[in-house]
Amino acid sequence: MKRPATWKTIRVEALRRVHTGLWAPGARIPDEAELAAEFGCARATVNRALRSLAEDGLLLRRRKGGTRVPTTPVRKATFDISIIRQEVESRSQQYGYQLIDDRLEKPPGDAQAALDLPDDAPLRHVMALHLADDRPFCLEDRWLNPGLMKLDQVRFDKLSANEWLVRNLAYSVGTISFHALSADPDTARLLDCAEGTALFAIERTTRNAAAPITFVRLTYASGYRMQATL
Amino acid sequence: MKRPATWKTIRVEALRRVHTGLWAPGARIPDEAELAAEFGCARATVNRALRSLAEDGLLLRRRKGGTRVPTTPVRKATFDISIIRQEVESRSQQYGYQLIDDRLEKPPGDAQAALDLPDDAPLRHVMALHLADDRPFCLEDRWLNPGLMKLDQVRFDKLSANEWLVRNLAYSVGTISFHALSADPDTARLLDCAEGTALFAIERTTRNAAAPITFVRLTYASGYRMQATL
DNA sequence: AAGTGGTCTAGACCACAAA
DNA sequence: TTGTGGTCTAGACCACTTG
Repeated sequence: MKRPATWKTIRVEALRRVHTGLWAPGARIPDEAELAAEFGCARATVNRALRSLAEDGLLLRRRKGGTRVPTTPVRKATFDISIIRQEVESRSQQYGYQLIDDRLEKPPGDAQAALDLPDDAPLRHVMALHLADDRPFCLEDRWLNPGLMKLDQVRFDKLSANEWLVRNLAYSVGTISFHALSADPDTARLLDCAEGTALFAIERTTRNAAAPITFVRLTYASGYRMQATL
Repeated sequence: MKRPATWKTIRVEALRRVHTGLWAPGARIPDEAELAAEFGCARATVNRALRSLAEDGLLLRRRKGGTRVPTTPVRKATFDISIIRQEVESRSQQYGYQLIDDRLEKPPGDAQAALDLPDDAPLRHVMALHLADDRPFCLEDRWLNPGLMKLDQVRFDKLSANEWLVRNLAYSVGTISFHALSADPDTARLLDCAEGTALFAIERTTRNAAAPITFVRLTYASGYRMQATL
């Protein structure tokens, strides 16, 4: 056993025992008090280590039930959601932005459903293109609830709605999903690819505590890969 | 102020102050000792709350630098990686499995590169179809390093490689990425869609401490959406 | 050099879910 | 009922990083 029993070393050691099968899938592992005695540390330190593993889906903990190694672990993968400009710049590419369209109009069914707006009031519809090294990178197709946050007065010709919203409406709740779609003629033209090309898209709905704020579909240029970490 | 200052209530209150702008983006917030005094709790409790927010990307903490509200927060989204059978069953659908092909052959360039295998040794290639309510759900295209784990002796005709590996090689490291692809003739036939349909795919490479184990591409049937939580 | 978060301790009480 | 994890405390020392 290592001398300084920090919670990280305990985490590593616990993970090793799971890897090697010393703690078998489905089996219950010693409780915190026992492990604290074994490692010669406070129970809180063991707690920190095991809680960390449980947060990653590598252990299952229940009061009175003890801590177990899951038979079919559900790993958590995480990925960062940053501003598109940052995403481009982190690839060491030159970022560019181009506003395509910005008008009030009635939303299509999916946007209206996502925002959960009852009547058919017109919404602000912003289309914009994000560029990387002067090539199309991502098409932003956004619907905004104009009644909120003076959202009808902000101009998006220089600063993207993506960036403005992240800066001003961060820390709001919402949903996010990913899917593949086939490039329609307009999308193909804007993203400089053939019609029907398979494209990766992210849809996000953002809500305030009270009301829906915005629904956006980000369609990435052909070949885009989203990387996540386990 | 609430009476019982648990770390969760402090987390909520801190988030409220960020939301309302009381703690402005870029600004430094009071240090742990001050907040502990304000909330009438131990510093460790404040630490727990702020650390939790920092893990979600909603605060930035640095020793000596203090805790700040990020100007451009990088939110973390997480999603669960479970066995495909579980994914189907969690949708209240009937799971089915069908082995398509299983043979030794030389891998194509992408699989070989992903597994980082030097020579052109043949790998075990397993193709299988996962079904939901008797309809194609996901196509599993997997390359296995047969030298490891007696991987050349396991049969995948009843139990999917996906499930076997999760059960037996869980807790290994690797990479994961998502992209869109266009259905080639074989894929279209197996997934029961038109050739050229845009499909959502996940690629995962799994390594042991020492050696690469498996590379898999999971291609989902048309219309699939992957949901994540913020 | 000094301030701030990171961590550990030893003890305590509580909440939840098995038995 | 009882055992287990969940959390809080008051204090202490340490590590990093900024000024």
